[in-house]
Amino acid sequence: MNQKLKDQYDARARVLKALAHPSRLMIVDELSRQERCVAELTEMVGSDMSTVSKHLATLKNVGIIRDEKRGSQVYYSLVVRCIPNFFGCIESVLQANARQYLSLVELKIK
Amino acid sequence: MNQKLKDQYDARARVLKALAHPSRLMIVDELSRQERCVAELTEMVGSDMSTVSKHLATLKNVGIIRDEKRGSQVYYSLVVRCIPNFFGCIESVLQANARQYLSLVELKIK
DNA sequence: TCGTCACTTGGCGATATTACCAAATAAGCA
DNA sequence: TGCTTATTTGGTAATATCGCCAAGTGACGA
Repeated sequence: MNQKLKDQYDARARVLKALAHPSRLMIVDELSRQERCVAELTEMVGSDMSTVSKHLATLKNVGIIRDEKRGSQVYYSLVVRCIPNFFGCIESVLQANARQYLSLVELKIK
Repeated sequence: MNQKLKDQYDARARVLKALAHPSRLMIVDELSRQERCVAELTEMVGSDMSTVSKHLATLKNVGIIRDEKRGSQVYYSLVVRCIPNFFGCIESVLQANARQYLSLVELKIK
């Protein structure tokens, strides 16, 4: 098995893993609209600030977002602008699932 | 916090989580080219067949792939054709990271 | 019907993720 | 310099994921 290819899948998986959490998706979504400091994101997400800070570190580690210190606050912004385009595709997965589920329910009713 | 919105992020995260594993990415990539039975995918991934079977179940559970039994074999195929488009975007993340890393190295050399 | 092949499921140990609290750091102000 | 605010980091318990082996299921040919 080609090691170079394996490394590439590892690298991709690391990026997807960083995205694969509801709070982090919420953060990315918000940052796609405007930059935000940690306090604002914490308020939005509704977890402890330390938890949100760790989510932000996770996203920053894979290069999806970046931070900029201004005074005592740290502002985060989205670097990779194409990420939100994912969601359309994911939505189509979810809708397909919903349709399938509905048709199963229909079958049971009949 | 809007519960409906939270549910939506949960649902999206479930789909991304299903994708976020090197072996599963390899499988999706392969299935984007052609349908494959479990034995073929097992050979390609290089893990135990039971492991691959569980990866396939994970992908099937979120509706990304589907299975079709033919005789004693089970063929899997990609349902959501837009998934491979993700990779272009992810690649851009990785390349941006690589550039950043290189420039850091350059700075250290100087 | 028995055995085999292709696959899935159960179980389990090893490892990773997550969230919280508490403590550390860093900046700005009194 | 000491205090407060904003954020990160360390520690830890609860939970989830992963991969293997062993056992179960289902189709098919002998």
